[in-house]
Amino acid sequence: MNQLSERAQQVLEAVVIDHIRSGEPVGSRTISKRHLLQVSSATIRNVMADLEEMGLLLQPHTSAGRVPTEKGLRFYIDSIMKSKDLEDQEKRLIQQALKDVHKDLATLLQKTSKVLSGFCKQAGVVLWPKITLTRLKHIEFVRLRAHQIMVILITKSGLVNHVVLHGEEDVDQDELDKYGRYLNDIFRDMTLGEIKERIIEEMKNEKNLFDELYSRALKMTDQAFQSTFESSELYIEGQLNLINNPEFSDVERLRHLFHAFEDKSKIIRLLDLTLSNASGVKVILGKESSLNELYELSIISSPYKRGNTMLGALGVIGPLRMDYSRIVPVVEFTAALLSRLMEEPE
Amino acid sequence: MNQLSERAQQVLEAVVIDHIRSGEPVGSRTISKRHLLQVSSATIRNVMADLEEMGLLLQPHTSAGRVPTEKGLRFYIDSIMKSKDLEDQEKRLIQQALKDVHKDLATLLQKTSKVLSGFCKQAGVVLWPKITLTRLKHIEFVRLRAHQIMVILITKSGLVNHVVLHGEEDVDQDELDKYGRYLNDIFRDMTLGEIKERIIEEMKNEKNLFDELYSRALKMTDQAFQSTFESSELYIEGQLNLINNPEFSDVERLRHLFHAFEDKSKIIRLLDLTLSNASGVKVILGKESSLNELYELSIISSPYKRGNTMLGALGVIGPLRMDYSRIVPVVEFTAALLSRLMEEPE
DNA sequence: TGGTAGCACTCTCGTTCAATGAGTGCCAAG
DNA sequence: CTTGGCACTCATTGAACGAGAGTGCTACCA
Repeated sequence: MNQLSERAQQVLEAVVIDHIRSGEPVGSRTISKRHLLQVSSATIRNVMADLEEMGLLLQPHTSAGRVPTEKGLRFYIDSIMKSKDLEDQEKRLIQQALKDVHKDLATLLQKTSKVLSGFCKQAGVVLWPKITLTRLKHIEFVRLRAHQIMVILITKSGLVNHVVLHGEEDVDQDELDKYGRYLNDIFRDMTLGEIKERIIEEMKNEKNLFDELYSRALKMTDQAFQSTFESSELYIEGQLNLINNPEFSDVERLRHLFHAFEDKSKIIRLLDLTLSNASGVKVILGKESSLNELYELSIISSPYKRGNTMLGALGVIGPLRMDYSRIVPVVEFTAALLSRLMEEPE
Repeated sequence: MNQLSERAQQVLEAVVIDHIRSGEPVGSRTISKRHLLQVSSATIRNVMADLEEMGLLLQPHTSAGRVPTEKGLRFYIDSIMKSKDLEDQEKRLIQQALKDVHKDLATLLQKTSKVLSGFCKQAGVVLWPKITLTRLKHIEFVRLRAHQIMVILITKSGLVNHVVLHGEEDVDQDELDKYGRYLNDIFRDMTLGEIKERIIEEMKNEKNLFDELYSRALKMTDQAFQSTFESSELYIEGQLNLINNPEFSDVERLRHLFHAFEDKSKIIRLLDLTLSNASGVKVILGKESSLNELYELSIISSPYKRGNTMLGALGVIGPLRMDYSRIVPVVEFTAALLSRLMEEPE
C-alpha cells in the first residue's frame, strides 16, 4: 500500500517531526493542537490506528503516544519530507570554514568532517578519495635496515602511504634509488588502479623476468600496493556529539555505539555503497545497513567528485531520530562544495 | 603524620583491597571477618575513625562503610602495597604477543598498547620514541603542485612524517631532488635534535646565505621540523574497556572521560613527565595530574629505553579504583620487555 | 588502658501502594 | 465521515515503610 491519503501523510509527517523534536512518543491531542487544527484528536486517533496497522507507526505501550518505525521514517524521507533550504548565512559559514584550509587535502577533508559534525550536531565522516583513482606523484624506497625496506607512495592528492616490507634478500640503498627513478619515470601521473593493472600485465610478460632489476622493483611495488589498497582512510569527527542524544543515555547502548565505530572498515564499506550508486544524497536507516553494529544508527551520505568521476563520500552519522530535513541539505551542499574545491587544483 | 601503626596500615590495606575488588564502600565487619580475624569490628571502627581523621579514608554518608581517598591510595601504593609478581605463564603470553610483530616499530608499539589494555582491562597507551632522539634515515622533497611541496621525513625507527609546505616561490622537482641528495648526505644518521641545532647554527652563518640552494633547503627543512616536533604520536587502545568500569556507568562521567581522550596532547604531556624523571614505574592519581580533564582517572606509566637513553613511555589509564598491585608489575615488565626489543636492531 | 560486646541510631535502598495524568479505543450521535 | 464522551490502560511519581548495613558510644573486661 504505497498510496496514503493526504491526511494520513499529514499525520505521519506530524508524528515524525514532533518525535524528532522531542524524542518522546507523540499523542493524538498534541497533533490536533499543534499541527492540524481542523480535525479533532479522535479523528487523528483513527488515522494513527491505520498507520500503525501499516507498520509505519508503533506504540511503545498501550497508553502511550506513537513513534515512527523505520518504515515510517523511510516513507517520510522518500515521499513527504520537504528539505529546508540552507540560509545564505549558513552557506557562507560552511564555505568560509573550508576556504581557509583548502590547500592541503588531508586537513581539508578533516575539516570538512568537523564542519559536518558541527553543523548537524552529530558525527561527521569523510572518506578519502578512492585510492585507485588517485594519481601517483612519487614512489620512494628506503632501506631501514637489513631485510627491511620501506616503500612510500605519495599521491597527487597528497595522501602519503608507507609500508614496511621484509624481504628475503637484502637490497642496498643505491639499488633502491635506481628502482625509484625507474618506476617514477614509468608510473608518474598514472592512477594507482592503472598502475596495478600494468604491473600484473608486465609480470606476466616473460621477457621482463630476465631484467632482474625491473622485475624486483615491480614485485616490491606490487607488495606495497597490496596493503595500500586495503587501508582506506576515513575521518570521523564529533563522535562526542552523539553522546548528547538522549537515545544514548543508556550505557549499554553507548557501548554498542562506540563498538560500532571501533573498526572503521564497516563504515567504509557502507560509504562505498553511496559511491557505487547514482549520485545524490542517500539515507540509510538502521537495519537497512544490514550491519547489526549499526542497527540503531543512520547514515546520510553523498559522494563528492571531480568532473564526472566519483572520488569519495562524505556524510553524517547519528541516531535514527535526526532532523533529516535539515541535515540532508547540509550534506548535499557540503558535497557540492567539496566537489567544487576538488576541481580547482591542477 | 607519616607514621601509621601496624594495625592502621593493615586496616587501610584491607579497605583498599576490598574496595578495589568490589567498588563498594567497605565496613568494619567485613574487614574483621575477611582480613583481620584477630580483632573485632568495634576495634576496626576505632582505627577507621582515626584514618578518616587523617584524610586517608572517607565516608560517603553516615551509615556507610569507608572508601579510600586519593591520599589513602597514595599512601597504600607508596608504603603498603606488595606487588604480585607475574606468573611465568603471563610473562610468556606477553612476550609471545610482542615477538611476532617486533619487526615493524609502528605495529610493535600499537600491539604493545593493545597488550597492556588487554592484560589490565583498562586503556593502554604507548608514546612514540621522542622524536628528537631518533635518527634521520631519509628526507625527501616532492612537488605536489605549484607552490606546494611535501617534505617527508623518515626516521630509522620507521616513523614517517610528512608536512605540506606552501611556499612563496615555486621550486621544480629537479631542484628539490638536489636538496634531497644534499641534505641526506649531511644529515643521515644524525638525530633530529642534532639536526635541528645544526640547522640553526648554519642559518646564522652568514656565508651560507650566499649559497642559494643550500640556504633554501635548510629553510624548508626547518619549516618541516617545526610541525614534526609538535606532532608526537600516541597509541591509545582499549578505551572501550573503560566503559565496563562501574564508575563510568554514569553518562555524564563517560562524557568527561571521552572528552579527556579527545585531545591526546594532555596525555602526552603527562607521559612526558614520566620520561623526565628517574626511571621506574610511576603512578599519577586523579587530581595529582593537575589536569582537571583527568581528575578521576589515574595513570600508571613507565619509560622504555635503549641503553641509557629514555626513548618513550608506556602505561595504563583507568579509574582510580584499579588493581595497582597487579598492573604495576605488568607495566614494569612490559616496559622492560619493550626496552629489550629496542636493543636488538642495528 | 586497650579491646570488646551490645545497643541505639542513622541512612540507603527496594518495595508497595495509591494517586495522577497522558493517551487510547470504541461507541453513539451529529 | 467526524466528533464528543467515556471507560480503560499503563507509566510515572511520591510517600510510607521495613530491611539491612554500618556507625558511634558506652559500659564492661582482662
